[in-house]
Amino acid sequence: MNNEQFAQVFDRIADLLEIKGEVVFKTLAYRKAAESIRDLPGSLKAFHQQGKLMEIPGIGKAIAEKIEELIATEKLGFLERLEAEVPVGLLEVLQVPDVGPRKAALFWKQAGVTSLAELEAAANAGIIRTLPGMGEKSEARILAGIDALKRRGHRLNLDTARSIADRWLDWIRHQPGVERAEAAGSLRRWKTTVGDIDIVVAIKEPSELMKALASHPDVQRVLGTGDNKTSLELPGGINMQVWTQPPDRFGTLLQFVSGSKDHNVALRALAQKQGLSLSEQCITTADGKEMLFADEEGIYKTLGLDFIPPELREDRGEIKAAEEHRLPRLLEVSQLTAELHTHSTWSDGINTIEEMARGCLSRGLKIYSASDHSGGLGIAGGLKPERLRERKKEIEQVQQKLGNGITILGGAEVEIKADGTLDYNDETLAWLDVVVASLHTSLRQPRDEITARLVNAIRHPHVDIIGHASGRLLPNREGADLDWDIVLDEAQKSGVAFEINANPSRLDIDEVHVRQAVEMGIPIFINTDAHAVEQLDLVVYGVSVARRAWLKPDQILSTWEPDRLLTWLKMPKANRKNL
DNA sequence: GCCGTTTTCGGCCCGACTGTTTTCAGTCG
Repeated sequence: MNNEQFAQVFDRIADLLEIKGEVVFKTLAYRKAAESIRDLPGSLKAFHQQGKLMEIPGIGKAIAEKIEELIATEKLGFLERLEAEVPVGLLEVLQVPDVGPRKAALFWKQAGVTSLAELEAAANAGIIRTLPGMGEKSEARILAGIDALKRRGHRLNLDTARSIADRWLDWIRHQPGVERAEAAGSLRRWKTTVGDIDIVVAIKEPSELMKALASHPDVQRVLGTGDNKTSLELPGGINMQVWTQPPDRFGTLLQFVSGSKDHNVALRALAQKQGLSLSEQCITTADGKEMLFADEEGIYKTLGLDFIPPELREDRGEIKAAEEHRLPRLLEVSQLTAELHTHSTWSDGINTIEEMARGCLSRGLKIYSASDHSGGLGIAGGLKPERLRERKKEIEQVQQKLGNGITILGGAEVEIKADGTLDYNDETLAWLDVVVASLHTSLRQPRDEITARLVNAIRHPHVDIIGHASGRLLPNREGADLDWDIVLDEAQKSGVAFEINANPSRLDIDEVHVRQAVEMGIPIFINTDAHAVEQLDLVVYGVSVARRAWLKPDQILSTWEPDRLLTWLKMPKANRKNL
């Protein structure tokens, strides 16, 4: 079992306990444990081996014992008993909007509903409306909810969510009375994928705006609307919430809707300790006075905290760090100096080396590597070794033309073949300035096999960087089933670097593994994998991964001064560990 | 079930919105 699978077990327990009617704080404890496991820097099994389970936040004696049982037997008696007690089909019933554990239990106990299909049948038969607390509207809402569930697409990639949000922000900002409008929620925290789109608006009188939103041609249906919040369904089953407060309360609203939920809970608990109450409207003092905030900064200051950037608001220790003035100064795009993984017209890119180099130069970069595909990847127009030599001549010409402002390197993205060998021979690999080794095919190999395959590349003396290591494609295709304990251990020994692939459909390696790698002293680059000049701007998404992983600029080699980085690239891999 | 410079027992965020109610429960973020 990997961390995600452990986490799913505890989320499942929480869901079942909720339906069963267990006290909410117990279910919260299981959810908190699941979240902690997902964020863990290292495998849960490794923590167990080191006897450190109870050091993980949210894991105490009871949950630690359950983890031990799972590791020993791959089973959990507690969960099995729970599944015998509560129909597991009710878990999908919980997915219906506006159906939570209490209603699910009601449908089960009073109408015999044990699955989504049975709920739909019961609603269609008019049975649901007869239950206590239910009525015709509730029944219709449930049918609409089941319908929405079927329509509902997957989560959105960050760039998709951003472009949708930007279009709406542009429209909202032009509506009468709107003073400010911003995207909030997981989009503002730069979470890897986004579920719903959240927009916050500063406006004194919101009713006209709410009406205008409801009648906007791109709104498929209105899911709910009030004075301060409206919930809309957009084409493709995407949900959008628009929240409003008067301008002098915009700060608390933006803070609240930005989340995360866990961050807000922790922040409000901190406020409580200080005799204050924090809400989306204001901070209320013990004697009932309201403190208003037009901006977020004052909220954190009032609570005795340094300002916490949205990317860090996940309740992973950021509040304590802000209290103690030891939040990291996070990486900015402007601090990057190098781009080592791009493609040109020599393989499947659409811009020439000169165009790409000029694109890098105009973005303030000092080192650019054309890292075209190796020969084996036929679909991407990979280069045979002799073509690499021809490309080198062009690189030299462009270098001469552009002068000293930028150093152009001749690299390659080399395929790690299904048997673990590389696509170029050692002589060619040694000759290249930068070697990025990547998996593209046979990603569904069993864990042992694909791990060994990647380890081969990691150990290879001429491989500088492992490209998009997991091979995941967001939002749907999972990455390879790698054994990360082995992968990172081998990387640490070999001196190889990992990239954060900045393409929003990759963001690979992810923030959890980035943090773990950096703690182990493994070098990290941010690369765009750009196949066109404008894709160089995707780097902002890679930067967001580094920011969410709490990295400081110097921990990313892509920020290094050119001389230092070129020295690093030229020295034998085994020696780099000492730099 | 977890946790502790207000607690080893008694807490565990706060408000909007909806639908069903005659004042509130459930859900959501």
